[in-house]
Amino acid sequence: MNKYPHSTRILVALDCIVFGFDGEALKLLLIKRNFEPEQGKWSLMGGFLEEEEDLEVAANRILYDLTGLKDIYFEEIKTFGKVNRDPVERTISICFFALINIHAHNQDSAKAQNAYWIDLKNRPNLIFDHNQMVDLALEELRYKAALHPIGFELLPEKFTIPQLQKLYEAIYDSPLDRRNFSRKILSTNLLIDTGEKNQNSTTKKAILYQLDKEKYQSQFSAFHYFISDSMR
Amino acid sequence: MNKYPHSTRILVALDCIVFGFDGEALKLLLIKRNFEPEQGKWSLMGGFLEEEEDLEVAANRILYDLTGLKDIYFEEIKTFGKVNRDPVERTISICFFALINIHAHNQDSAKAQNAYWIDLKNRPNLIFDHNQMVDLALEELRYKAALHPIGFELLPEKFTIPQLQKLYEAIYDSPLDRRNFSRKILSTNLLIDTGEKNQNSTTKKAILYQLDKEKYQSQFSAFHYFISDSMR
DNA sequence: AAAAATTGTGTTAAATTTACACAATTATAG
DNA sequence: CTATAATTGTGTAAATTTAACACAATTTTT
Repeated sequence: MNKYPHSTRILVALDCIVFGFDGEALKLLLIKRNFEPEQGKWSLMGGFLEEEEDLEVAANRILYDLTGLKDIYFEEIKTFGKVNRDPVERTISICFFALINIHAHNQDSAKAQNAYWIDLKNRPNLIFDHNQMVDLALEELRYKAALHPIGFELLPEKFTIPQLQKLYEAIYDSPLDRRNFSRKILSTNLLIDTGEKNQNSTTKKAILYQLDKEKYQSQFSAFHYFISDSMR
Repeated sequence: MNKYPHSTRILVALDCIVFGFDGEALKLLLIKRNFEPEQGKWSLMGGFLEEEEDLEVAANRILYDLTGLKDIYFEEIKTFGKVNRDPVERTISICFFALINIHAHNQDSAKAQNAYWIDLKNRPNLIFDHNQMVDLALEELRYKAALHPIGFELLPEKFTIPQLQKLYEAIYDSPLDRRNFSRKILSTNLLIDTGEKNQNSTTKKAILYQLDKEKYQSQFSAFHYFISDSMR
């Protein structure tokens, strides 16, 4: 194969911000590093892009190693490329955020990576520019979730509207009106009533819904305005 | 400096989609390649990331070489990273789109790069995955311009509301109601009446406005809903 | 002076959003 | 077994926003 005469070849990393929701608060899956550099400190899950690997494949590989899950929803945010962002060697990092159902992921995979779910509000200081990455990821999550139905990715297959509301309240860190929220969500026609009710509840049992996957696909790009402008 | 034992270092390219507006149609600044590979074919403007260069600096360098302009509005879209996207050598490409005032840019810089303004509707086939890049850039432009006041970047310092409307009609390739558009734009309070009128017009001379830069900065992230959902 | 093209500003009905109130369900306490 | 507390489902009226449309004013050309 012919090669470009240009000589600067650079390490390409991928770093993933994995969001989860435990029913109360937004969580991050973070790595307590048991390897160098920066052993003992907290970081995002990452890895290097391999020579014969598509970028998208690499992202899926890293997410699979961390969570044991395939077909995770993820979205590229930005490439971080300051010259000295990694003190070991010039490395650019393509940064993604992923949304997973916190109860579906494989605990063993996480444990093997020395990963823990950390409440977003108690997040520790992270290595390199990973703090900035998380800040940006949260911003993007808020941006995207206000307009597109991505919140569902953080919930189990079947969920109630009050659960969904708590999720949105966690994402935006603000209370929402129960009645208006319910109407807004139902008016999208993205939810299917399963006929079942949430048996966990200690009071009135809420209706369990599931996502209408076809409508979700076809309407994904439409704006839904789940959250009013002033909330963001 | 210590280095990572990992061995796969990859060429990192940047490719820019430069949008312009001539008062009637959206334009792309494209390169007729007078160099290998793919000499004689059309492509986007690009370049390689240098060893001692921040990613953002590289993007600005490439835009400056092409247009002679600094402080251009640009936005990262996505990194293209299929293994065989470049037949010469594995290269990932970080893709940006930029918006410029077509009349402010330096013709000589463009000429030196063998670049031409091409009507978006007549765009030629481009090399590699550059067609996909343009498709995605147009999608992103439409997405962003529906919500945030980025259209102004494509216009001269002083402009009229009818000019702005023509721009939006070009971006979305659909007609807009003159009266509702005007009200919507003015209600953002982002425009300042300069007191001048457009002397070019052959009929009633329209008021020349300019952007309120402070409000533009402070309100950039707010949603403005310039375009209704159904238009996108 | 009239005609043609374009610009600025209203107006009204429909749709949406906001801010609330009330009735129904279910575990728990007495 | 009943009352209570917590939570869920649904409704309603006022305010705001959007959509659809009309008319008057300006300027060049005929």
